[in-house]
Amino acid sequence: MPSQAEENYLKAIYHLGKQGCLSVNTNAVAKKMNTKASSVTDMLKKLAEKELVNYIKYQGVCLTDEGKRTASNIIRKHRLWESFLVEKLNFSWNEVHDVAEQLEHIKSQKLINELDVFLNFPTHDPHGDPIPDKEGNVQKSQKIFLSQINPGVSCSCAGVKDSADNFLQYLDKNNIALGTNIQVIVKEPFDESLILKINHSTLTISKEIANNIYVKIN
Amino acid sequence: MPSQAEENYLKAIYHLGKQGCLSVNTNAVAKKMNTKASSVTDMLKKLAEKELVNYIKYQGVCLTDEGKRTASNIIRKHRLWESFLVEKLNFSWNEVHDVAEQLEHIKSQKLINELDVFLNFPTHDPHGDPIPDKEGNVQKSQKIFLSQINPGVSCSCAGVKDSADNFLQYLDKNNIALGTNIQVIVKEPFDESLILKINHSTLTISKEIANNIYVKIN
DNA sequence: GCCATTTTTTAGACTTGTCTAAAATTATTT
DNA sequence: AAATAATTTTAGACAAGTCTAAAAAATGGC
Repeated sequence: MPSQAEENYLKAIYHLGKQGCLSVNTNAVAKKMNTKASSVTDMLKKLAEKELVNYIKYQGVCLTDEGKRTASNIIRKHRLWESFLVEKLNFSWNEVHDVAEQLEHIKSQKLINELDVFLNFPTHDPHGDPIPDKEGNVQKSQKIFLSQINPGVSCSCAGVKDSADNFLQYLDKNNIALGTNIQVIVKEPFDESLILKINHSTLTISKEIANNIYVKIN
Repeated sequence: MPSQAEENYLKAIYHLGKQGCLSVNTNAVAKKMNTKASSVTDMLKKLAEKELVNYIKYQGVCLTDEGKRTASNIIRKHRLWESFLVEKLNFSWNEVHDVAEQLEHIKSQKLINELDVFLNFPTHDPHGDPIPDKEGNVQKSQKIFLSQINPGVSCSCAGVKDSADNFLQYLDKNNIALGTNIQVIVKEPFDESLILKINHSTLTISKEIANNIYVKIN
């Protein structure tokens, strides 16, 4: 059973290693973990010993299947706890991270299974990130309304509900097209209007507009 | 901020140190913590350094006020988490201990406050042990019906509801008097009858009887 | 293809919490 | 009150995880 430190390294490598094997380098891990490169090297040796990563000196590192399973399980726990904190304990989405960092290391299969049941099998955490299932599979993100996206979450335009002419013209005027990257900066509690960042410029839209745009979470 | 190991030692000393100062000895702590006496000595020195315990070589140890506050806060967290696991996540009362041992070390004041709210300010955990409040005060246990006691919990007879003659005779015959120590061994799910242990002998009583006896949790 | 720079690894040290074995202290027995 | 037993402490060692400083390897410029 991996230690807390080992789990954190696996998680960091998981998040960094989107493309191909050995693609993650020591310095990147050190930066993400707020440690020194020498500490990372030590840990990579240990993780390689345990066959949780493939590691070649000076070349790079990536997760093995076993390492991937372990990492996605930690991320699953992290995101389920975040959901719990927001939905049941009145945390706001920006308060949950530090606590979830601690809770994700609690060891109990039953605990996490029951939490999943209790929350009614959520698919995304409060930041909009997908929650891996028990087997470590991350659900392909599906279309939801832009109005449902929380601040801080980045997504891309996937369609519209009502394709009235003047609405499409509005989108065009504001440089929103299929696939356009949209980041929600602020959600105004009063009227649920959104401040968006689109290609480095800012745009404010009403709830009505947001309710007409489908997006996929990145 | 005390480490996890330090917290566990404080908790052990708290549980052992019911009577007077310096009353707890090294071996007792070692036994409770499943460590060696030498490890305990090392830790006591460190805790004394931090003014969490009063410790005199070869004499014994006890908690300072600060140590007491810290310990009861950990116990508060432990028991709130146990309540959560049983009430919300379908754990049974004998499955919760190991998980709560982990959860009690999570550091977040908001978390534990909100958990308290979410559980509607419980006063006792699923084992019947009292939950200390934020200031570390343990509520004097009050009279409840024997029928409300969970298996594993030990209590003492505090009175009866209906003091009909034949009921009091029944109690007398079965050696139950005011102050008699009663431990609930089994609660039969079917009819809620109880198997009790009273002075080393066993007694089975019906739900009706249990509903007529007031007890205080020890 | 060589030199300078950056990245990565090694070597040695430190901290926390644990252990074993031996020494010191306290308690018990006769 | 001395001897034996039990408890407690000290001394030294070890594992995990981190660090600094120096060495080794890779990268990039020209």
